[in-house]
Amino acid sequence: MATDTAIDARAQLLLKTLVEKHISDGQPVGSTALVEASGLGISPATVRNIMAELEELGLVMSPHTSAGRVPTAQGYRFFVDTLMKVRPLDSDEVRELAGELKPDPDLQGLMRRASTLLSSVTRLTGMVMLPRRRQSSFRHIEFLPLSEKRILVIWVVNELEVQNRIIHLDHPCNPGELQQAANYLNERFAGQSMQAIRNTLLEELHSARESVNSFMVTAVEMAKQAFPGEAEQPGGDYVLEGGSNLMEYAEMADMEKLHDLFEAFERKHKILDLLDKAATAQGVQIFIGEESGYQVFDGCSFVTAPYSVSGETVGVLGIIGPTRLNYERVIPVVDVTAKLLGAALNSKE
Amino acid sequence: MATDTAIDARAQLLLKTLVEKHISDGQPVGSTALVEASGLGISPATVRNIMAELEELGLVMSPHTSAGRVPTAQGYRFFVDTLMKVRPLDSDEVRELAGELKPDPDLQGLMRRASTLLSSVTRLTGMVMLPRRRQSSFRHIEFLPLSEKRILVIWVVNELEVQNRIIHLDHPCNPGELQQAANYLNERFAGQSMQAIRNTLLEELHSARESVNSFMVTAVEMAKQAFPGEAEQPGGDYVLEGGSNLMEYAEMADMEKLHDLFEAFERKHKILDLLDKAATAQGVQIFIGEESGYQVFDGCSFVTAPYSVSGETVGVLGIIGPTRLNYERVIPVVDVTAKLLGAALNSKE
DNA sequence: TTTTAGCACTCAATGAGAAAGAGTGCTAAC
DNA sequence: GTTAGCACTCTTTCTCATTGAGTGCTAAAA
Repeated sequence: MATDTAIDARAQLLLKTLVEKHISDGQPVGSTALVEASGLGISPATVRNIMAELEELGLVMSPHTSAGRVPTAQGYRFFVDTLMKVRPLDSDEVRELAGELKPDPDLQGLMRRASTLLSSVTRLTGMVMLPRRRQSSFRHIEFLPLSEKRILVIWVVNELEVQNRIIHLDHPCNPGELQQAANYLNERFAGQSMQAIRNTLLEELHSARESVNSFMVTAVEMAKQAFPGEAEQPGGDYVLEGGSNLMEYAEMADMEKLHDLFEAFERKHKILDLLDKAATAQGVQIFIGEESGYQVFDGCSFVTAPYSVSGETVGVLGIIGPTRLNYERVIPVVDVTAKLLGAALNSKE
Repeated sequence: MATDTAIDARAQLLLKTLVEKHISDGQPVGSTALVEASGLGISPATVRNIMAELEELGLVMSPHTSAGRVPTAQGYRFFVDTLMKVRPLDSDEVRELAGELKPDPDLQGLMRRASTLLSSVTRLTGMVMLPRRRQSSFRHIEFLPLSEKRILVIWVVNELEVQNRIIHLDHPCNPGELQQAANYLNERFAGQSMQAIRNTLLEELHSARESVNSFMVTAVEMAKQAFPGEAEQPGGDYVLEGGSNLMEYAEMADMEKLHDLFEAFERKHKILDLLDKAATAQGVQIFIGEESGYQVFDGCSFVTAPYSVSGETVGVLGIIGPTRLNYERVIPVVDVTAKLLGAALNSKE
């Protein structure tokens, strides 16, 4: 764009200080205040001229004629992309965060701690999508009879994640058979991916129904029921902590908007949709105001980062706050937390 | 109290209609409106006299001189205790609720569904304390080695509740030993209470350290680590759904109060404390406004009911809403939900 | 050509009155 | 004991003027 050339160094500095000032106090910034804060030896009138240009470009706007200027979503975008400098966290802080995120078989609990951590460190709302792996590596399975036809299946994937569900059989099954079935599956499939196992089982079920003895058929049938297929996989879920922090910001005072926002938190799908989008990115991803694509999130920004286990992205975490959040501080926090969570999940040590 | 005699039948009817009207529209009720609503062929002036008496007794109050009357917490208490008539839910409704609460090994999920159910049926905020049993009946245990000294322990209590944690051993342990240990525990302790098992194990560990072979010592040590003792038992937790519903009530418009309320939801201990109190009650328990004992909950009421498995109370659920909530409707809903949740947990069928 | 001083103008925020409306408390009559 | 009548209180709502912040424009200065 040719118009980009309009933003010379001085205009950039002014925009930068404007955004920073607005982030820190939430008020529209006037020309005189900007002169002082920027340190440029310039008159307010000149600043006003520049502001008019920035407004033309859609980077700032004024709420009304006699107010100062406020950054637009585009303004924030420009700030985030080219004006701002993120410093990595000091190692002290990193160590503090790491202390909270140790490996833990209680996935839900771990995610919750990560979310609380994000929220308390940033004083915003933290959210962590529960990990969903394309391929989980099978470790162990166990069948426990509840009644003749109802069986509690417990299995372990990815070293230490324990999952379980109840399955229903067509015909009664005795404990011995169950034990055999479990042994069979454990010996044969340990270390393989769940998807692969499922496929193999389905194949065998079709091709070899009568060539194998009955307990194997049972084993296969049970495992087929027990291991959720791609399609059945639970729709995704996330935990959110520190929602009340948002109420400390004056711009959230509109009760109707706040209600809708919290409802979105509860209904989940909009947040999940956004987190899903962020999963494709490589590192920290930022959605500013309207960029989220949802009305409810107008006036809010997201800072997210995918977390991954052995190179594969398995989930996303981040924060949600008012658009005027402290990006310089929040971005590295989210970044590091994602890495630490990945590490905690990757508990090979 | 002699003053109690002051509340004659007519005054009671007036109080009743006043409360009902205030519940339905949230506004102070004036004498003329009360005459109409009550159906008594009485003049407003008379009603005013009666209102003065009720105010004397602390059952109603007026926000200011020229407003109508509003029930006080005491007024609501009287209404709830003696004026109101709760009708049991029709069987259709019960069936509908029951459909949502099937037995499920995913405890957390079940609790969440119960909470969501409460919230959506009442349009208030639902909460369910996670079950905590004095005695869990041991069903099965399994040790999976993660590394030489780190072991993933999975055990099942109460038929279908799967729990797990990681334990650390002093000395390396091979898979065969682990298997033997698990077999030993499974055979010897199936069906016993966790508390009893723990005690037995501790005893044996002291008395018979050298008389048994090494794997048994290991088994005992592991189990001791794995089964949390009374004191270590997790401090209690609860799930809450439908918080945003509260924002639909005008009396919650004060942002500061709302913030504190949601913060209390997140910090949990106040709610847990309240739920704990309610656990001692036999059936539905109601806390109105100030009765909760916490400032934050002023203006809110709780309707709770303990739920139990085979006679023993294991948790509490309920709703929180503004004091002017529809008790007649909410009470049976909470009551039934508690019973249904107990039934779902008591999955013997 | 850019910067700046000067000034008129716009608009939100604040506060003071006035008017309306709701509902009470009191008194005196029924 | 009940009620009509009435003065009184207090909130709510509206209008109107005032203040103050900050702009946009114009014309002069650099």
